[in-house]
Amino acid sequence: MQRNGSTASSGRGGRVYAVLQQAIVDQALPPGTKLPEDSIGAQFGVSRTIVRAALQRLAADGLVDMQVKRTATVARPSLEEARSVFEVRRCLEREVARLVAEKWNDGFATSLAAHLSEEQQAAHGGDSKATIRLAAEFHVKLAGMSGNPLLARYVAEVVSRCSLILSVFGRPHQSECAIEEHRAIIEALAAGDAARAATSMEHHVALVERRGVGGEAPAEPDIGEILARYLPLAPIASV
Amino acid sequence: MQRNGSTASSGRGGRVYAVLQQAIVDQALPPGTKLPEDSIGAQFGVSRTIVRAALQRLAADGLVDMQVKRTATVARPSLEEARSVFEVRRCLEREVARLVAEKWNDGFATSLAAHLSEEQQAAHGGDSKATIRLAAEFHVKLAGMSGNPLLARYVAEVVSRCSLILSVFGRPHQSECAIEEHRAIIEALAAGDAARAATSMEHHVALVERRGVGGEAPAEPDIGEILARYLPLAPIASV
DNA sequence: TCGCGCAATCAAGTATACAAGACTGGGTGG
DNA sequence: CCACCCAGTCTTGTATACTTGATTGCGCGA
Repeated sequence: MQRNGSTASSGRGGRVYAVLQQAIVDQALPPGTKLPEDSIGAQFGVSRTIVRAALQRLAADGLVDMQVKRTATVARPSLEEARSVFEVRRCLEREVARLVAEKWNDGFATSLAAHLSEEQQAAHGGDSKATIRLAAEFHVKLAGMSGNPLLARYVAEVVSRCSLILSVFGRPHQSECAIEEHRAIIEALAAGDAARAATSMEHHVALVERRGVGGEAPAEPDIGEILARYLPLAPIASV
Repeated sequence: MQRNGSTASSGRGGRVYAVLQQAIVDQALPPGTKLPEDSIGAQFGVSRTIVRAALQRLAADGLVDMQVKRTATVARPSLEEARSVFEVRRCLEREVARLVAEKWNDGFATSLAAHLSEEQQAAHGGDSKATIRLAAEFHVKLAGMSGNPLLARYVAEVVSRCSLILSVFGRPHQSECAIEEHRAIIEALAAGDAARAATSMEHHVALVERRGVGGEAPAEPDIGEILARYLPLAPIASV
């Protein structure tokens, strides 16, 4: 590794960035959530300067919306954006599969096997938060194995955005049945079959997209529908 | 287009960013050039705050090196980095070719034809600066036609980095014989032959890489060798 | 004469102050 | 009764002050 690359640049700003990013992809901060600079700064014990830089990086990553003179918010990807992201992701991860198959070695095998078993454990334990996180990490880890730092950075970015997208468009509690697909990819890689690995990967990403964005209606901030579900319960409730 | 996307975000900062980026890819600011925040700010009539944001964006783009407590400099890509960038670029532009072939229409045809003739004019007129710039713009324009804003952003980024790379590793005065290759790509696209367009594009990018990075020795900041060429002229010269 | 350490200078990291544009609520007119 | 407008408040955009870490040039010792 050379230079600082994609990870947290200067100490404190990097910390704020990392925490916010994790919170967003974990859906702890749902799309549309306001991200005021000073309150975040107070939370972390830093000034707005730091928070601002972090928000700008997140905006560059597509995780945050920033408009002039407007409070930054967690991004709410449109359906169109979602398709763009998946299209690029498919292309990038296909390349990752090709490259990793070429470079395959025992270290990769053990690392991925360990990861897979973690995934299974989380899925078995019903820890959906961890399951989602591990699924994303699988792809990031694989991209790191490509030996191409730029490719890895792009994959990390699109994977993050996909998490956000799924939080907008995905069915709420759908189980991540992706583990078997991950296993298939690993098997193809282990067999040194770059073509099959690429195909498996492409298939997997396509399935993730279908599960997430599917033929589903936009599920846009359809205020009427959403409120209708709450009205019977709280006709004129607070907030 | 939605949101602000990749272009200059807030007015002034965007201006600084755009100018610096252009200067870097035009090689007006060669790799290693120091970019002190306050003198740049003075130049543009803005404070360090603005310049800093612009430098951070450029650093995220890989055009600028920023290390803690050290003056930012124009990035000096390593040979390894260069290969990474071209690898990703090949993959992305292949996808661009596929997509543009699918969406091909007369507007694209006339726009690209016009661009090609501009390129020829510049090459004919011996304006190598313009030739290089137009060659880069060709790829960015094509990526924009893919209809995928994220893909377009990534392509713009790798193309910028390639310009920088060529300024480090490329032979100085080599003519950009890429115009014929551009024509071949356009022809394949116009024929609606996505596969051939993708192949042409891949071939073209490979050739650009070979011309730029080639089998060439790293041309690293090999101080000994570089100084040896100067010593006979100025044994203990100033600087 | 050359190398090393120290001190002065410079630039980046961060906080904060100030100005200006958005949001909110209430009041007024239709 | 509703809609619109206005003022107060809040939050961002930018500049700047201050602190701390790096850089460089000079003087001292070998």
